Amino acid sequence: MFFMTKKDNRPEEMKLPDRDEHLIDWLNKVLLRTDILDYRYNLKGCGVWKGYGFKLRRNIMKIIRDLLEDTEIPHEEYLFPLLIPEPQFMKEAKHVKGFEEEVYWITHGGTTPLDVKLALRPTSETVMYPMFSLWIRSHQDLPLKTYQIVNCFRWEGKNTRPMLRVREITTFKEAHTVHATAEGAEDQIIEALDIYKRFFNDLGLSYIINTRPKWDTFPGADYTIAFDVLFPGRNRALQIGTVHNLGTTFAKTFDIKYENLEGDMTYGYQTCYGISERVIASVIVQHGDDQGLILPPNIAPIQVVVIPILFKKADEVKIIETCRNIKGFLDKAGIRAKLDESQQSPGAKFYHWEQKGIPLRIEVGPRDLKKNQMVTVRRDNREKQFISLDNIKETGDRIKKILNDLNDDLRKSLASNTREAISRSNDMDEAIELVENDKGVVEIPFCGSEDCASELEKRCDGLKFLGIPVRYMDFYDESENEYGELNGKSLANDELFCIICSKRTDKYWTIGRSY
RNA sequence: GGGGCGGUAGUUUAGCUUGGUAGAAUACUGUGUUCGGGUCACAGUGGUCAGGGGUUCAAUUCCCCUCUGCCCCA
Repeated sequence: MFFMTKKDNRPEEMKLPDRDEHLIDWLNKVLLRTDILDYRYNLKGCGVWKGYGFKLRRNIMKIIRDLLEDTEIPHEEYLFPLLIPEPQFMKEAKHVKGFEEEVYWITHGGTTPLDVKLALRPTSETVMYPMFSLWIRSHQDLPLKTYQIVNCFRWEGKNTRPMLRVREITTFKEAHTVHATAEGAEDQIIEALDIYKRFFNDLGLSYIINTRPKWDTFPGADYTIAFDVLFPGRNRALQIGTVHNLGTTFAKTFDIKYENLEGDMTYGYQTCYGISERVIASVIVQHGDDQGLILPPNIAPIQVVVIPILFKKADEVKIIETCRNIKGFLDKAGIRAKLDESQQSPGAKFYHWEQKGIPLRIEVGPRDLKKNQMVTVRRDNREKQFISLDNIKETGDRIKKILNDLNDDLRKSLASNTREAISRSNDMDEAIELVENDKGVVEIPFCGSEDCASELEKRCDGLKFLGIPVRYMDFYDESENEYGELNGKSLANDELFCIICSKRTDKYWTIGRSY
């Protein structure tokens, strides 16, 4: 082959750090170099979405918008204020307690101190629910299903990370619903989980789902179910989505009542669920490699880049013309394509567009011109195909097929990576060793008490209880169970004893380190 | 929250110990030459040395504070 991979002799400073070894460093450099996010703004925990990144963000948000609005009873997009008057924010005690240390306060208007301090929303329960109270009068107003995509602010401690732990969350999708009954809210939880599963599946992400321990539940919620991805290398968990059943706690605080069929005034049952730009970071980190980004075609701002290989002046015009034709029919076929006519050498262009994660590259050179063909090269595995240009319709279909295959392959490889990072252990020392050696998350028999949990957390730095795997939920469909047997230890084992206090239990819990 | 290390051109960095008008590579611009994996040559643009204060005749260099980034520990 005349262009197999050569030895990588690029200058050191052009290379990226090893993704798995230096994850944060890798992420920082990739974000900056590929024009996704510039984190050099002179304020801790804040960054700038650039054009390319914003397109990626928009493509990803399109998926979640469509999912939310395609449900049987659609979610409607709303837009609520950013500011919360202090008394309104302070109303729900549990909620306040969970957030009071990370709220930004506005204390002045110009030079005048404000009579009523204003909070910048850390999340919007206390913004939305007083309004819900006005809107909900009767059972006919229910269910109310809303969402908004906004920024929100949390005064994080000193360990901020671009896109992973920020002070301005720029992309906070929060859905809030109200239902007539507890069952209605339960059903909504199931729908929310389903929406998020589809969403993360569409992004090719591989994740685990756990009901968070009581002590790690969203402030004010009855329970919280969380999605985590496992990052490569050190196999740490990152929470990328949460679903909360709020019961009637907030309804009581904010007086969200409706008149039911019997004519009684009754509190509404509420749920809320959210995701943030951590999802985008996860896509970048989980799919990327040491060359840079690998973007799944369904969300890539540019799906195909066309690169002319120019040799002799004589062919130059024809080659460019052919490339423009290709770009033209890709446009017509609905494929997001880019033709790179810049003066750089082809090799330089290859590296540039690979780093930006373009899923597929098309090359046309003098040799291809003679055969009326083009060369395609996949970003993820560099697989090449020679595709005839004789039948444009057919060519477009083949490109679409390659892009679809690429999407599927990305998902499969990730799923198997995640599966390898989950193990099951009935022995405390073994479980700790697995976590300490960054082998991933471990499922252990556990009684559920907070005392036992802190006992174990003390014995292993950074160890966290991620919660009870979703398969223990009532609605869980056994056919979805990919993790039936791990390390030869099956779920069917009903003789389980908490590995800390030896009390009898019937559940495995997930433990691991997290970001 | 505690500790450690850093911030010099868009980027990666040399210089700082021992104070004396800032140097490179890369990127960018131009010309020519190349072009199937970061071509090569020459020329050019680009720096309030993170910000503020102190010591000094003189501070990128020494001291203090702030901002900001990374790592380790809670």
